[in-house]
Amino acid sequence: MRWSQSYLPTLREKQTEAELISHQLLLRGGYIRKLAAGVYLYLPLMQRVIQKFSDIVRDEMNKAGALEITMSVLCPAELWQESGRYDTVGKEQMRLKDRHMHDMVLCGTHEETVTKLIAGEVRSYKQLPLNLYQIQVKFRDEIRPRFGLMRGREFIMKDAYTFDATEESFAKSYQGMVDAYFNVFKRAGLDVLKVESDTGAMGGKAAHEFMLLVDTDAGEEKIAACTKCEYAANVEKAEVKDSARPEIDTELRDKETVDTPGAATIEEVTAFLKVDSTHLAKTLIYMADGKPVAAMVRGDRELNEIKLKNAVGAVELDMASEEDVLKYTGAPVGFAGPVGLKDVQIVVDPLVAELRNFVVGANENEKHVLNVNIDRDFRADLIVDLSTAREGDLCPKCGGPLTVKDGIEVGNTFQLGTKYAETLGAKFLDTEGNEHPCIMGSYGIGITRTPQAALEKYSDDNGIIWPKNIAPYLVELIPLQMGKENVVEAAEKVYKELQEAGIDVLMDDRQERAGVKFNDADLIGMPIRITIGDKSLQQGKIEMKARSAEQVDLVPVDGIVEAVRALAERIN
RNA sequence: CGGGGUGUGGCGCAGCCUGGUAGCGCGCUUGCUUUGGGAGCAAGAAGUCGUAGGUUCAAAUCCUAUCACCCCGACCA
Repeated sequence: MRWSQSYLPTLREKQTEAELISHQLLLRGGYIRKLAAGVYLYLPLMQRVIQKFSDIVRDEMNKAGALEITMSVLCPAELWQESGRYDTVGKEQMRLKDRHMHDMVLCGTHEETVTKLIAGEVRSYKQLPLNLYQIQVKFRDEIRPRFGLMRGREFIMKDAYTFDATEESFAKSYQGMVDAYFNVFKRAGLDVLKVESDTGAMGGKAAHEFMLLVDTDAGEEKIAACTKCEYAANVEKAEVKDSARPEIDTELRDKETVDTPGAATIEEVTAFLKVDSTHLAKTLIYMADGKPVAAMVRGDRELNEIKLKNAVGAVELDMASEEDVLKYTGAPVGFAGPVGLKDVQIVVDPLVAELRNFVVGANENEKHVLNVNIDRDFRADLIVDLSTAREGDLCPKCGGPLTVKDGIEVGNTFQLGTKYAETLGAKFLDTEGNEHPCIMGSYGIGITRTPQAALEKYSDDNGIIWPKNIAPYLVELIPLQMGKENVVEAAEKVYKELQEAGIDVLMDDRQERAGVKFNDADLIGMPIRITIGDKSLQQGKIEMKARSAEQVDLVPVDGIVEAVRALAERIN
């Protein structure tokens, strides 16, 4: 492609709307433009990146035995009502009415659609296993779209769905997809970590996320990873085993209510009572589908709302309002405790359950209770892990110390079990003639998110440094003096040779000064830069440089194709 | 949805407090010079100040409403 004939609107100045480097670079490099919050247009360079990454994904999916199809984005609301997700997914779903005032949705995922398809067609175990995928636009009405392509309301995703007859068969299908995912990300130049995750609104049995570890603000996910073994999990999922257990008293002391004037927060209470935060339990009041829940975690721990939500089986979980706290505890926010609580479900973290003689709120303004003990002073309706994993916790697998890292979720895999197959009727007959629901899996890769995520890792002060397999072009060719015939001639020759050799090349044939071309080349980030200038051309040489390297090689004009191939071999 | 902020040529911004119908840098067009890391000079084109209403002789500037966008939080398939 010739620059003069393409549409590459690079920008010199910083774009204030972009916080992340990756977002900034995509805007400045002329890759994307914003139409509305979380809605982007993909310009020619971005289109090529999407194409390259999609090709890799498609290739690996096909190798894994998946079949490409395209399902409709538009979907009647009835289907989602049938699966029960019309209510649970709620506000994240783009909804509209057609001219007949029928409720429709714009799909953010396709479990319903694909299961409906199968339900109508698959009758026998002989038709299984089945693996279907598509690469397509998705809609999600995010509360707060941000970070460019990282969290958009419209984006492109590869989604795949497997249907199996037996657990053994499903395990094979699932593993096949996991393997394919590692291949995809590796080919895109990305090291990813597979972590255990919560199943969220997808439901199902187990799930994994594929994380690109970053040390920037772009990491929206926190990952707890063991330093000794392979264990890694999203902190929303990671089971907590605490390393800093407080000393446990052997005998139970008498409970005592004390005044704690002005002390409502953990810091204030521990300072006032001169106790360690590990000897105190905080009681947080939540409303789970309209019913009050008191969640107790140790004073030094953070409550994990996802764990609480799962524990009580709630669809909607919100922190209780000040009025509700007053209504159910009889005290303002800051003094809730389990003792004497009525009509409120009490859920207790195991780290609290093992404490003795601890401090809790008294359900009275500016009062706390000392020496409280579970069972003697209050009953727990449920004892379940509620804490968010943190640095220094112990690995649930091997007991080694955990570290917490930031990651960007670029892919996920869900073991759905038979949930959708049952509600939507995807059933088959086995060899005995008995009917069973299909065992399903669903698998996503963010096609537009992943390349931007890659830029969080691959850039420098001057711009983008694309991994070679997802770069729009492998080579950018820069003729320096467009006014000199020998330069233009040599450039045309090299351009033609590279193209004939099947190498993607972008030639900056603009009538611009060297500085402009070099700066733009660094900004848009093609892996290899070839410079053709009058000086070196006098000796029959042209310059070749990897975007990621400082070093410039002088190579003969004639051997350029081989030189490019050799260099491409050496870079990521 | 709660809190904070911003809307002024294509991009980045000043002007607003102390009303008098718009300015700077980059980019764009033309010409001359320059030509290996974002050139110089000269001449140009382009905005009615997010939108609507109000106050006033007069509104980018003051008031009200509304829309959009950004940031923090909650949410996240």
